[in-house]
Amino acid sequence: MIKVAIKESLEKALSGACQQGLLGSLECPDTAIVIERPRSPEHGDYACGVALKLAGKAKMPPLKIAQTLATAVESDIANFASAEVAPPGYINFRLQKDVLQEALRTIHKNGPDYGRSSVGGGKKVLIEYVSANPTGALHIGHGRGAVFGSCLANLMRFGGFKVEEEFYVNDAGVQIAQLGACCWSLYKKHFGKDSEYPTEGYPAESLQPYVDELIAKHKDEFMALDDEAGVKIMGLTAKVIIEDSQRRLLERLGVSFDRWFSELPLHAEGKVDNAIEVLKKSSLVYESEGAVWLKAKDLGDERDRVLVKGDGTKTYLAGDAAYHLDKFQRGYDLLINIWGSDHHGQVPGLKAVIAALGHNPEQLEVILTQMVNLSRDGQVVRMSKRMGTIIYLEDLIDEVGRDSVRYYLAESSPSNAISFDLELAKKTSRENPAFYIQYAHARCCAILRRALEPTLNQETQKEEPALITADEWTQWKRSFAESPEVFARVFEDDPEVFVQQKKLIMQLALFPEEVEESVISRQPGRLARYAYEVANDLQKFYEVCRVITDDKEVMKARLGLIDATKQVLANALAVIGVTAVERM
RNA sequence: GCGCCCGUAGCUCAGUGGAUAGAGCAUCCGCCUUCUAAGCGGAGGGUCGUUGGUUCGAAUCCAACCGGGCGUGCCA
Repeated sequence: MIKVAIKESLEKALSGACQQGLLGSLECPDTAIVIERPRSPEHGDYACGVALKLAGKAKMPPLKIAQTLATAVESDIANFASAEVAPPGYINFRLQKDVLQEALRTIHKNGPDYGRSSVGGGKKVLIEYVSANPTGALHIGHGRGAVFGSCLANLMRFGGFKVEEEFYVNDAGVQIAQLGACCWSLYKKHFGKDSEYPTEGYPAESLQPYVDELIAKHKDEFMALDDEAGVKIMGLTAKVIIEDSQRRLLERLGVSFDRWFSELPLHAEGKVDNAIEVLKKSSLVYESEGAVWLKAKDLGDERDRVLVKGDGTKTYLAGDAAYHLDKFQRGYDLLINIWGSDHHGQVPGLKAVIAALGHNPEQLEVILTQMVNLSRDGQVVRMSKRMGTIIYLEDLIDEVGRDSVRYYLAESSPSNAISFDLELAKKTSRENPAFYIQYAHARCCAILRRALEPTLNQETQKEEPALITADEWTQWKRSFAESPEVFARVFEDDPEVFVQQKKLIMQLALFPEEVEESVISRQPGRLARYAYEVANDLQKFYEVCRVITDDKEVMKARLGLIDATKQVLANALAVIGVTAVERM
């Protein structure tokens, strides 16, 4: 990567200059070198402001430091870039033309693997997300977690991590008992037996579809049971049905898990008790008022937390302790939990329990996803369970389609509340970025088809041979791989065209850097926005330069650029899980 | 009250302590005999919530305050 090469070269120059005493009072370089991309083209392709940072410590004018570094670095990078100094003390780097050819060659060579990185170092990561209670349908908030989690998993896999995805099913607590009670009531009612619906329960309308499914499957076979057994079997049976419908819905969104991890066995197999025993040995646990407490306050939480309630039942935290102990025992290097931001209060408690269990809480990263507000043509759609205006994920996918849902939920940073406009997400125009990126990809495909496939002449109704045969094309690609020189034919003398070409190629060349930065900052949304930039640069190039021309060699070179653009768009879209469509 | 997150163009959002704070939409003005105009170009639009501080330099770091969201159970 060019950026890395520049950075390393500068680091070398910096420590060399220090040793030679060229930097005044500065003896060792303790300032991190940041390479940035200047906004204005007159500042080159890359820039570094490290001389400005060093000026104070070195007690030297920044321009002089920049000059020293630039001179030292020049010969090192001479084969791909030039360095120049600009006031107040920047070092600007300008890439040579053949770097652009080299970038395209790399794209062609690596294809679907272009951009793949090894920053993850093969570390094993478990990403746990969605983990919705199996007591009802998924709504748009779950959708955001699902899309973000699945994008992060794709991204980290692409970035060299070994990733597993897991859905934790809270099927052990009171909510299952409550689900059972509600369903039991509806079940009995269906077979003509009067029954009071639990007052504290889930809304009957939301459960009715599942009970209907349950009845279709099991008929009246449970009617002989007494209430206690009935509630129990209803809880278990309804849970399976609901979990199944959640699974099918998530699959429609392109979200699938390596494992659906059930809480129930943790209790049944004594793993929760075991975790509590381990905690008790740590002397970070005490009994008070008939309950067992964790000294969470000593471990960074705002107060202590109950593990075992006065009635002997375990809290959510106790189950989580066992679950996370299990995760650690499975040998992951890193755990990532994606939670709705309404659970942020639980983070310190979980970190505390992990520390008390003798593990490093820093191995757990909790990423919180903020709310999704819906709007329609700019008008806010209020979401409320009580008013029945809650938007279910299924309805959303039905209305705007899987790709738009994924794009919009992936695009933004999870820490920001977002607003999802239903009408915008359906539009097939520039306004809708999800569409715009797909359109760009389809346009690349259309151009390639036009050149490489036989066409039907509209006037004569006769098939005309492809402008370039398949053989010619593979041969060109091969010669390009061996010597990027053949690509030089793409470059235009017309400065207006060249500017757009260079912009597009530079953008494509940045993809690996973009991937790494996204991986490190855990922000797959950056790649969604990056894809949009690529689409935009493609459109601008398309406007000023025809790909299909009479000069075959020029045409092939330009097709090479279109092919590379298509590849980069496809690779970025693959990470965010949006389909790269070939025709529109 | 306390804790966490967020305040950037009319709207939706970018913005890793650095050069003139950026996109898209919306508004106005241009551009179709040409590979998809489902598009492109141009213009206007900003006290980066406020006030202090650190720094050669702050939208970015720190503090206080003002707004909005969420949380603050022996609920999950």
